[in-house]
Amino acid sequence: MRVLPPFGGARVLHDQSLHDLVASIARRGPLDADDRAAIRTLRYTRRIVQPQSYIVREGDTGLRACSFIVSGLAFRQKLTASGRRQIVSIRIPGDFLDLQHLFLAMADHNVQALTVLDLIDLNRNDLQALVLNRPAIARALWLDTLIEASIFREWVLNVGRRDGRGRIAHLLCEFAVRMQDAGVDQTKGYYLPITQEQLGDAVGITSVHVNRMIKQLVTEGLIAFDRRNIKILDWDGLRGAGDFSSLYLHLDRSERV
Amino acid sequence: MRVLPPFGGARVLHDQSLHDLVASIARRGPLDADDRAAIRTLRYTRRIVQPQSYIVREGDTGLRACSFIVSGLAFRQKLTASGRRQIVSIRIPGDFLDLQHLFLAMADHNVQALTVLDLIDLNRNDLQALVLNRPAIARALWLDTLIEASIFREWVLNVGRRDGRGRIAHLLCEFAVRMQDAGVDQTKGYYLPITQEQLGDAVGITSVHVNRMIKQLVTEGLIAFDRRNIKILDWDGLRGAGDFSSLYLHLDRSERV
DNA sequence: CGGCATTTTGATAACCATCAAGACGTGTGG
DNA sequence: CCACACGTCTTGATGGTTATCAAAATGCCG
Repeated sequence: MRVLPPFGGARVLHDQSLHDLVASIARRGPLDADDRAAIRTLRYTRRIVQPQSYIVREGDTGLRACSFIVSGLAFRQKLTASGRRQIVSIRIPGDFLDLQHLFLAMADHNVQALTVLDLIDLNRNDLQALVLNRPAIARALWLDTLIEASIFREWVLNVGRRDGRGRIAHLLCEFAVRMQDAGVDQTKGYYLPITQEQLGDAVGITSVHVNRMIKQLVTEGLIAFDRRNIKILDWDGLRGAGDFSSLYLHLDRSERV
Repeated sequence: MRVLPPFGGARVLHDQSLHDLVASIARRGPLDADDRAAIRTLRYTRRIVQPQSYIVREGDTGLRACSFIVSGLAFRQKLTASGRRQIVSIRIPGDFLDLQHLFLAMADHNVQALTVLDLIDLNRNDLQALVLNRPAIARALWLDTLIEASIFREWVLNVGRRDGRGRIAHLLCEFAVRMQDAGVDQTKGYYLPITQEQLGDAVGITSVHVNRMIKQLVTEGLIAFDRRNIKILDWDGLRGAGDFSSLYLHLDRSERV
C-alpha cells in the first residue's frame, strides 16, 4: 500500500479509491462532470490505520483532514467523567468519518478505528472550499450529515426506550441493512468485528448482558451467532424484536428530494 | 397577531422577526449585506401554533416549509411500535425547527409544539435555493445542523451511560446554558414548561422516577424546584451530578472555525 | 505450550418500572 | 364562591431488568 506524504503538493486522486470516493458522494446527489473533476483536484493522503487507534480525539482543534473509509470499520465514542464509554455511531466503507466536524472548530467526540482502516484523508480546507463553491457537492455531503443525524436520533430512541434484547436486535438489523446498501454480500451472513463489550457500549448495557441477549436471540431462532459471525435466520422476527424500520436510514434514492 | 397566507407571492420579512431571523443565522457565521438581503427575499408565513400540535409528522413527504421559532418551545419525538415515546431534542427561540429535514424527502421523526409557538414558516424550496447559492448562508446553516447533531450524540451518551439523577441534572444544565446563550434572563431561574412525564421521555425514564430524582436534587441542595420553575442553587454541584460540560454545544464564537 | 483477551455462566444487588392511590393545582360551570 | 373534573404531581409497595462481582471456559496468537 502506497502512502503519500500529508498534503505534499497538489496531488490528485488517481486509483480505484478515486472511483469509490466520487461514487459515494454521487450516491447522495447527482454530480456533473465539473463536480467530479473538482473532487479529483482535492489534495489528499492515503493511509492505513491500526485497530483501536484514534482518528480524532475529543477536544482536538485545528483539524486538518477529513477522512473517507475505503475499507474497514470505525466508530464514534464519548466518555463520561467516570469513564463509562458510549459508542454513538459505527462507520462502514464508503462513509465519511468526520464530515460531522467539517465546520466545527473543536472535536466533541472521539473517532476510533474498529478494524484495520484504509483511509483517504482529504485536506479539510480544500473540502470546505469545494462544498462552498459547488452546490451539488454541498447538497450531497450536507445530506450525508443529515442522514447520520437521523441515525443519532434513532439511537437515542434505541437506548432510551427499548430493552436490552430490542437494542441488540435493532443494531444487528441496522448493520445488515447498511452493509447491504454499501454493496457487501451477506448471503452467508456478516462478520461483525466488535467485542461484546463494545456492543454493550453501543447500546448502553454491559457485556455480560449483551452475551445473554445474543444467546436469547439465538435460542429464539432469530439469528445464528458464531465467533462474531452473524446470520439472520428470521428477518421478520428480528425486525420485530428490534422494532426496526429502515426509513430513518433514508436509503431509497427516489425518496430523496 | 397577523397571519399571512401561505407563500402568497413574494412577501418579504419586514418586522422585528426579520431581525431575529437574520441575527440567528449570523450567529453561526458572518453574513455580508447581500446575504442579509437575500434572506429577506424568502417567501414566508407567520403563524401561531398551539401546544401539543404537530409541526412535522414522521412519514411526511413533500415538506413545503422550514420553520424558525420566534418564541416558544418545541421538541422532536419518536415512538416505538409499542408506543413508548422518546423525545430526542428540545428547540428554543432562535432555533430552526426542521433544518434537519432540509434535504430529506421524508420526515423521520415528529416535531411538536411544547408551548404556544410563534413561527416563521420559510418556503422550503426558496431556502434550499438560498443555501445552495450563498456559501456564507450554507456554512452558517450547515453548522447549525452539525451542532444539533453534536447534541444528539451527547443525548445518546446521556441516555446510554448515566443514571436517572445524572440524566436529569444534565438536561437541566443543558437547558440553562442554551437559554442563557439565547439571551434569556435567568437570575430568577427559569420556567421549564414541560410535564415530568415529558421530562422522563426526554431522558429515558418514567415520570415516577423523574419525580424522585428531582426531589433528590432538591434535597441535595443543587436546585430549587417549584411548579416547573427551576433555580440552580449550586452550579458546580449540578454540573458534577450531570457530568456536564458545555463543549458539545459549540457556543464559543471564537472557537468556531 | 503459555499468556492474554474475550466469552460464558452463576449469584447477588441495585436501579428503575410498574401498579395503585391519594394530594394538589387549575379551570369550568353552577 | 363553591363544587367538580381533570391533568399532574407525589408517595408507597412490589417486581423485573440489568448491573455488578466473581470465576471458569474458550479461542487466539506467538
